[in-house]
Amino acid sequence: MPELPEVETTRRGIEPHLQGRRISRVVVRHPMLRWPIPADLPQLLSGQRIEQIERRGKYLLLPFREAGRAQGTLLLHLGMSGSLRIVAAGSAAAKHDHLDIEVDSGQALRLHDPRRFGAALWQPGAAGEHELLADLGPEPLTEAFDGRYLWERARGRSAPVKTFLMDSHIVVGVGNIYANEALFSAGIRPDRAAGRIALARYERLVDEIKRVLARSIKQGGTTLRDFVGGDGKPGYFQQQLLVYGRGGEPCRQCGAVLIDVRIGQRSTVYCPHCQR
DNA sequence: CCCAAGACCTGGCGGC
DNA sequence: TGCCGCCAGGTCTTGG
Repeated sequence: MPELPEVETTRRGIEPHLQGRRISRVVVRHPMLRWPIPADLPQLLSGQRIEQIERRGKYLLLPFREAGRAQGTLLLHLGMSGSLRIVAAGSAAAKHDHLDIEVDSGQALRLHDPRRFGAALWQPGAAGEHELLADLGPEPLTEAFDGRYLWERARGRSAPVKTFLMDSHIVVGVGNIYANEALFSAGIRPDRAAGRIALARYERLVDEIKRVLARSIKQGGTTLRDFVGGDGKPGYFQQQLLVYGRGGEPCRQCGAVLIDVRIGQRSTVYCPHCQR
């Protein structure tokens, strides 16, 4: 369940176990993810010291430096079904445990991904140079992401605003759940053409995106312990969703029946009364 | 350039 | 219980 808050929660959960540790061994069990895990990844990583874990959109980044210079970066993406856990190095692997990165504490970072839409890639130098990251939009929780930016990017666009929002080249980290939720909170119909929404409404929308993401990250803190402990419960933010997964049920705001449609091949729920 | 649809892959669920 | 179709948190690629 990797939306941005989940990825950020994962980052916070694993970083304390890995920071300052030296990689002792890398085990690749199934290299065919979205792209193949590079065959030389074990050699590239072995002996490296992990300094920190960064996040860009839904990517987790482990940059490695040598004498202060960026030497290379491990890129991890969880796709639709990926998760990362801290486990004891060498512990029995389950089905779909594709990659272990063992460190000198006796622990290991384990990538589990049934659908294999995730990725583990190596980028020489800084991660930003990787073509998958080079053209990403701004982080949603920064000041660079504001109503005017979104409004400007939307000029002349006829695609539904929901599809527009979920395009990582426009803004990173807004997945299907939070696109639905933020549009509801902002009172905007998801099928409205992105280019036909006023600046003021985009300002409201940006506020709601930031609010819902921040709130979810905050609650991820609770999920976090389960995550690292290996329990991996479904996100507990789920209980607070206003529209996602609630098609046919009453709107929590006005009681109208929530509409369930598909936009851009993704399930979309909205309130026909509250959202215009 | 923009947009919609297809593609990747496995597992869980409801219906028959 | 078994089989079938549909659905799922992402996003790159393709074709118009």
